[in-house]
Amino acid sequence: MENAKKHLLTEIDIFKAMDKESLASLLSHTSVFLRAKGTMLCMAGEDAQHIYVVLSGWVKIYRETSGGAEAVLDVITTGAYFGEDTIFDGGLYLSNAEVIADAEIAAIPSALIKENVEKNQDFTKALLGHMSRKQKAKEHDVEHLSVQSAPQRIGCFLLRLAGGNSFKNVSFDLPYDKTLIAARLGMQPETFSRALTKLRNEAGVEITGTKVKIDEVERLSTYTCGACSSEFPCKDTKK
Amino acid sequence: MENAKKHLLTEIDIFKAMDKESLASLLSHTSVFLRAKGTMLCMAGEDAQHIYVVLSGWVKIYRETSGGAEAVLDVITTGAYFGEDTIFDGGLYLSNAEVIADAEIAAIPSALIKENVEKNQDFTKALLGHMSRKQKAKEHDVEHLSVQSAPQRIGCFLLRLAGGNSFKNVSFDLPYDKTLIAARLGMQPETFSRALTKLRNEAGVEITGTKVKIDEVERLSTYTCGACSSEFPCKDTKK
DNA sequence: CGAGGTGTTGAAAGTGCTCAAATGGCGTGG
DNA sequence: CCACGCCATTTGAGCACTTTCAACACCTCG
Repeated sequence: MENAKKHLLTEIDIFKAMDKESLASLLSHTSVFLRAKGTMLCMAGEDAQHIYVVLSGWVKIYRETSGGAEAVLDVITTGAYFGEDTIFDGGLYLSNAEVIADAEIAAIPSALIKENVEKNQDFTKALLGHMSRKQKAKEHDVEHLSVQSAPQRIGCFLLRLAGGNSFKNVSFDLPYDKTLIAARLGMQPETFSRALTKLRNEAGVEITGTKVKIDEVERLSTYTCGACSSEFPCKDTKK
Repeated sequence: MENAKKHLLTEIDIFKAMDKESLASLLSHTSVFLRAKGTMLCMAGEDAQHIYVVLSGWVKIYRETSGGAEAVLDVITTGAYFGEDTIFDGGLYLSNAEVIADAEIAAIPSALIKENVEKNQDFTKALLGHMSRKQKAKEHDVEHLSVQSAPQRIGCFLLRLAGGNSFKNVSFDLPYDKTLIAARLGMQPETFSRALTKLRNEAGVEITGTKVKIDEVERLSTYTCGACSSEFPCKDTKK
């Protein structure tokens, strides 16, 4: 089982760029474990010994202010990872990571990543590419928070879930709690709920429970993407 | 003159990590030029041939939505650079860069950066460190936009300008236009102006024209940092 | 069935935005 | 040197969007 799951790692951007032997060695030092919903993977301020890769389930990356407010920076699932920004700067996690849907997690020792950067060109470039993408995703978030309204942010979120391929009657499920989506998009649950109503009325989106149906992708993107710099379908990383 | 300015490059984080010969070669392929306020250095969507380093002056990094709104992602000065996130991902600038105070700019061919990554360990690690810091700065922005009020965002901005060393009667000048600071912090000029009034009344900050005086740093940080996850003085990169 | 968590709705308050107008500084052309 | 015009900043008034607080409906799980 462990090995089966580890195999998932070989499909991840940066590890695909690694030669077989190095990867095998890396995997042999990587532990895979199951964590139940509610578990903390790490806390801000802790010494960062590992990069954590999500193999299944969902993990919330967030920070807490001393005033008790919570800022959700990301919510990640299969194939995504975090902690890589600690390896070459600071060595501390700056965010909390909490499992919000039972998850399988791979913990890769940071030291090994560092070693591989030293000896493997392609891996390093892949890592640099990855960090560039991640930074762009953050810029995307900043832009959205500063220029989009709540319904527009949700619309953009839905369009990214839709994948941007089909154009009529796209259907799918929301990946996690509405409350958490709201937090991820920087708004209150109530605001989220009301914004959905607005999207229903003004952008042809049907939402019942976790089921989402977008009548016309184009209509929604007109509503949403006029307030975003990236053209539709949203080019920025999905993350 | 050019050479004098180029010397500034040797003091920049990632170039400090480069060996003398490589750096000399890099510099010989680097052009330095003056650009007047109002000049565009690059536009989103353009092919990214260079990394631009600001040697003096100020440059605004921003995006425009099709609706005409503007999101200012950063405003940088001496020692800062941009475009490094295009080298290993995408190869296109995703933001506009406009000179907002006469600036000396060094243009370093992206291809050379790539070459140096291939042959220089220390440089690569420094670059990875730099990208990590930049990402953290963006996370900082995201957090602020989602949990801080306008006056608090300004307060945090001022505290970072103050440098966090002195504790009473810190004085300094605002680095650029209030209008631009407002945009950088994701608010309207009017909101910025009114928020300053609030800071004057509630946090002991005196602001007259571009002059800023903080009576008690601690008082301001109490007002501001309760809504931020990083303890005072703000640990995130100053950028 | 009851408890707790999730989501929705209403009402009221707050925050920030828009539009408009006044102020003041500063550089240009006369 | 002055008048003019432009731009940055401030202020006022009204409005729109979000938040907050409260209440309630649902659903799931023991």
